[in-house]
Amino acid sequence: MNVEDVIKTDKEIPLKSRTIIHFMLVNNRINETIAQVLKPYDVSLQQFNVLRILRGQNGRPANLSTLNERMVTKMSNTTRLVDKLKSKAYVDRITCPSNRRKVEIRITPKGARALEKMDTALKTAENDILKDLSEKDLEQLNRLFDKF
Amino acid sequence: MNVEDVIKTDKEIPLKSRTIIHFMLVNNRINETIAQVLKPYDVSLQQFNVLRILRGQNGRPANLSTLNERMVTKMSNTTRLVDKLKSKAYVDRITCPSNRRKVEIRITPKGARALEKMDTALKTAENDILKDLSEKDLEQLNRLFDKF
DNA sequence: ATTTTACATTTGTCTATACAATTGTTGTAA
DNA sequence: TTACAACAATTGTATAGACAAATGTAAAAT
Repeated sequence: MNVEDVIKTDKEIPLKSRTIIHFMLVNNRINETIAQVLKPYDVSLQQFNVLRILRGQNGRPANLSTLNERMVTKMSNTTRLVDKLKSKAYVDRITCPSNRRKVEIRITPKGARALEKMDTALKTAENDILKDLSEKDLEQLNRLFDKF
Repeated sequence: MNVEDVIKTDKEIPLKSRTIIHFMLVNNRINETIAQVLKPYDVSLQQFNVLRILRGQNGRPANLSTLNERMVTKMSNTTRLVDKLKSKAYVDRITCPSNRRKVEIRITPKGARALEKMDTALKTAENDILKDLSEKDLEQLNRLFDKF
């Protein structure tokens, strides 16, 4: 992926700017690929993410603020995100008995089954996106990302 | 930025997955920072991007498909993006005389002046985002991004 | 006990984006 | 010349997300 080709410019881009633009181009590619593989399951990346967090709870319920805390991309509106999952019967939501301000959200068996398939799909996407990167490349990338 | 801390998990994440998640976390940080510095000018990153492309035209007009081609993030709706810029008087739009299917879009002097200030703001954002990365780091990153 | 403050979620509103269908224009082939 | 295909942009519709305000509940202060 050559930056200058993609954005069709012939002039030299300063290294810092080039890095940011390059980053965004890669981001587009990642998003497109992941959106594509999740499409058959009719969930967005964010929704998938919430399902994964709920599974990680091992039966324990999560409330909205916990979800928000753990999401890769903090959302301003987790309520409606959970709504979507509920409408697909992938999650349950009840108000917390001990503190009625909170809600208890749990993944349903149906959600868990769907999630397993999504996992496979995502693994495929990851492999595709990263197919030209060696283990060493990946470690280097993670090391560099730590500096952000 | 430690991935495990941010998404609050204690279990080990496979390297590939970790890389993608790490990438997304960095992406959030970049987007937030850039959105922040552009906010005073009331333009989105996409709108800023269009203004830059128009400036790169050096007076020559651009039509919608050209813009679309050169944008970092291809959008499904460039018409409405240009609408927003027009409503701020940052661009002009006329139908192309030689081919009335096309439109000619130009940056206005007002747009050019605003853009100069935005440039400075973006430079600040870039410096902030990349403050802990050396020149060598940046080159390494660009090299790795080429593998995507 | 009553008021105030803080907490947790929900709702409203506006903007952004994806995707499909439509409109208007030009070029081309019968 | 007329029909048809291709092109360029616009519009419609549905969903996602940012941000602020509102609601309902619990805890703390007086």
